[in-house]
Amino acid sequence: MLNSDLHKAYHHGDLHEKLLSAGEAALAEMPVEQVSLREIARRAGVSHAAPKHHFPTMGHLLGEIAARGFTNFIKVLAEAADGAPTQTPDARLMAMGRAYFRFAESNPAVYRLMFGGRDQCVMTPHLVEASFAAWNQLVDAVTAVTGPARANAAVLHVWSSVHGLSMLKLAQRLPPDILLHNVEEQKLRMMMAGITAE
Amino acid sequence: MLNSDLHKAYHHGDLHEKLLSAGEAALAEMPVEQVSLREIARRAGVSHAAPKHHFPTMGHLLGEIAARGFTNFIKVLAEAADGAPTQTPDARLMAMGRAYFRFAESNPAVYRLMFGGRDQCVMTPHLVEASFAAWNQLVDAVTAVTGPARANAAVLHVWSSVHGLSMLKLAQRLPPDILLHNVEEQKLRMMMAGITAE
DNA sequence: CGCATTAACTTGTCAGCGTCAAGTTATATT
DNA sequence: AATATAACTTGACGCTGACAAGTTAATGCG
Repeated sequence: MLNSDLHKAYHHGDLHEKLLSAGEAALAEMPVEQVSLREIARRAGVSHAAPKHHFPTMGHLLGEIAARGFTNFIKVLAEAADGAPTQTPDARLMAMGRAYFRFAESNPAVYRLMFGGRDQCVMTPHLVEASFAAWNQLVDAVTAVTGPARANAAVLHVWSSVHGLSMLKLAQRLPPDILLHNVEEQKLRMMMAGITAE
Repeated sequence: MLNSDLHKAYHHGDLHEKLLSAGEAALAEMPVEQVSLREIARRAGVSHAAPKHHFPTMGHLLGEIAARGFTNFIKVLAEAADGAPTQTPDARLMAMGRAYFRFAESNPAVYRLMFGGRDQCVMTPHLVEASFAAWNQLVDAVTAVTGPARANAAVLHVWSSVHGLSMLKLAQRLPPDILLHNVEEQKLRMMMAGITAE
């Protein structure tokens, strides 16, 4: 077997990578229903069937983009925690929450892909691994606040809380007048009350 | 102008209605990526272009199915509240929460449609109206618990909490071992702590 | 150094999709 | 009974994801 990194450079620089970034660009720039495998190939400057040699189906390509989304997501949240004004467990968790909202709002298409379930993505091992890594990151941050005994339930509460609000905002299911207030801060406060109560 | 109910019965019984129910059946029975306009027409026993006369695009048909989903959703939650063992505001809200989880789990495709945003559905006035009616129903139930002053923030907390957990479960983003516990009850307890604290 | 191997990519094709346009059928009005 | 019109069908267009077969070019071996 040869070095696979070199293999991918036979003709293009690295089409595998280029397809992923072209897909991310497409998702960021156009409505998701217009993002097709052929459109991504077009953006990468290759023929419509070229992706086949790097991803067996479009679902695999999207799954890989979602996995990269989780990896990036983990990095952003870690940086946010480290950048919290005071390095208490509560402040770090709040900072991660704010970063979470920001991530969802500025990467809506990838975010939906990450949490869209099996509909569009194929659940490759890489994707499963990346999504569980994100979960574990949150487990650590929450455990620091609640202690290990209540951690599991608290993580569930924290993640579903921030995820739920992010999705409702993306789906535009919140009455406009509600959005005039700082819904994210309200939500984070009530979330913290839920995990620290008694 | 003629009676529009009679109009719809010219050839079929009522194709408008039949398309909606055929679409609901398709969403319940097959993976969502296989549910096409032509598949729905097939199930309704008409040609592939017949739906055009009742819904300008597939997005409008799906939007109408989502709107019916909200109407049904409202009914289910109201019945759950009225069927709560004790008729206190807290017990009614908890019963609605449990019914919410049950609805999402037993109607996953329609539920995703309802909260999927503009991607698939066209936001017809009917859909907007139905989704805000669901919001208002929740406002009433939550106001009974918190009083009017904290109601807005509490509704946001409640809806995003139950919605977030429902979506995470549907998307299978929760580690399997977490699901061994009764996550819904845990979540509802912490949610209530969040809105009643202080 | 040169040839065979093989991976990377292209071209062509297929069925299926949503939508539009034109033609057909059957109801309802006059 | 004749006509207008809404409901539905048929056929077409460009697009999609996927597959098969052919072409190109870099690698490894002698």
